[in-house]
Amino acid sequence: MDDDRITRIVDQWRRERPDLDPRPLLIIGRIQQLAAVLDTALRPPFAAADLGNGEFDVLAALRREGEPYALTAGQLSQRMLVTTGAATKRVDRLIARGLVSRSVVESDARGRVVALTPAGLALVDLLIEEHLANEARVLRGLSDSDRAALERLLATLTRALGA
Amino acid sequence: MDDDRITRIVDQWRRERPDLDPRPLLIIGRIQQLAAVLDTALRPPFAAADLGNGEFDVLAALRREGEPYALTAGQLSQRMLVTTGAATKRVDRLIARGLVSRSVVESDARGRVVALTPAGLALVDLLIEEHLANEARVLRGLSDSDRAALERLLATLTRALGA
DNA sequence: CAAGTTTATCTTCCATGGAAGAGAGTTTAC
DNA sequence: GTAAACTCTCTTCCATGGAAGATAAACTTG
Repeated sequence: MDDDRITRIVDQWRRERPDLDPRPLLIIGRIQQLAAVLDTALRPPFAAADLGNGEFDVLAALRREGEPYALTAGQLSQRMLVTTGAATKRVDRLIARGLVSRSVVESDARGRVVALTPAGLALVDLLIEEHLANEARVLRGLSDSDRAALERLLATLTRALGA
Repeated sequence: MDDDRITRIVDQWRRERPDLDPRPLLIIGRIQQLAAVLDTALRPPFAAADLGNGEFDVLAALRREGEPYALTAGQLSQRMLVTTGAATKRVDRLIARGLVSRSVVESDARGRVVALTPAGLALVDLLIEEHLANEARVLRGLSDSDRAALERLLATLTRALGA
């Protein structure tokens, strides 16, 4: 039961480099592994809609912003933690699908504002529901108090990283 | 203090879709964000050695395996949670740097065994030390009991995901 | 022991994202 | 008012990884 991947890695390092303390891997290695596994586990609804995770990110960022469901490329890149170049490309793909539109900003001709189309709004409203249900299902394995404790600790770690 | 990125996202969803429960994001969103931030925060030592994170993964997997520091491409791909194609390409890059070697397996001519060269061994022994020190530094913001609690909760979640 | 199946690796093609710079527009300093 | 600096977005090039097939070698089965 304790021979999962990370535990094994820690044991190996203990044997090979007894001068080092590999315990940080029990937290950091697991966070990295969980992120990878969660990405895969939560992808199906997006894939079914022929969307990549990144494209859904755009739709969700616009949707939760509220009416008129519009953000600039720069704002999107901040919200999604990617470069503006990556944001532009995600938007390009969504435009090709008719899920968002791009138009010039009146006040500043450098700016382009990206907004959900009706089709994009309908799709994201559907997907977010399924997505949150899937996330909830993934967390079923934790008790309420475990969930609360984990929320707190992850928030603490986030703060400690200045993220 | 509670207006970090994830908290903001949760608040936005609560306003826009009060029919949904966005709390799973407080765990899952944070894990994903932490993984991204940690990747960046821990990269410098590898970048300084002109290695990508993936290439270090190969070196570390070989090193912690113990003598003779050798694994096949398939074994590497399992340990690194990537496809065998990705493993092959990582190995190709490391061979070009002279950090690993590849040779046919005696018992099975289909197999190629990848092994650390002396230069690779020296480099990984240096890097792992710095890497673990960096990971420990990142976790400084947590008390000992928080660390223990977080280890346990992440292990529980990992198990719940069958990962 | 030959034909088909399985295994292990590598190769090719494609998708995605970062880095850096180009292009267009706006602001600032004098 | 204009030239320089800055800002915002998009473009180009490159790096990386997945998916699926090609290749080669080993098994299995009759």
